[in-house]
Amino acid sequence: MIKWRPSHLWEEVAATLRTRIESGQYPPQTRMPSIRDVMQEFEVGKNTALHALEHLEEQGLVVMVQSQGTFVTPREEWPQA
Amino acid sequence: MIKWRPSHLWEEVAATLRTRIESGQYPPQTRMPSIRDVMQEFEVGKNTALHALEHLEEQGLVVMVQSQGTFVTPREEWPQA
DNA sequence: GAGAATTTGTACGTATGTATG
DNA sequence: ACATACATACGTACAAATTCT
Repeated sequence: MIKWRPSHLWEEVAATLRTRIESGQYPPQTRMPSIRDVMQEFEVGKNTALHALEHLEEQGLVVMVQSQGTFVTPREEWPQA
Repeated sequence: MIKWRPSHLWEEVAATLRTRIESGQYPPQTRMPSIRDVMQEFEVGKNTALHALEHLEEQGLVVMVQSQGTFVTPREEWPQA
């Protein structure tokens, strides 16, 4: 059903979110858009939204807490940044 | 559809596979059971089988190679073991 | 405090892409 | 040409804890 894709959806989503974090649009300690929010804004499935957020978590930019949300990590803990 | 589960399926699957690796049942350099194999043996879905293998990869016990399979890491590279 | 909604996590199913054998 | 195998991507459902009304 999907024609042709130069890159990966979850990477694009993660890259966009990362830019917003680093630009201060999502300040540290605050809550990121939820999985559902990401699904709606980027029009992707849950797996893709989740994968993108998990990728940011692996990079240490955010922390996902069950039942609470995804929170931006304090700048001090960011990698190189 | 699922009643109640004390722990997590993917953890049980990963634990079982890990035991087999450490016991030498799956020797280093050789190919592990594929995702499909894991699905059939443990009677789990693809996501669960994949998640279990990815967990082993994060632990450094195996390496997943696209189109080839999942291979056991040499003992020297195992964590603590 | 009660109930509804939200949110992450787990789990299942399916289809397609890409590379290998 | 075909089967295999991992990777990506879609959808759905339920659980558990938290948050909001």
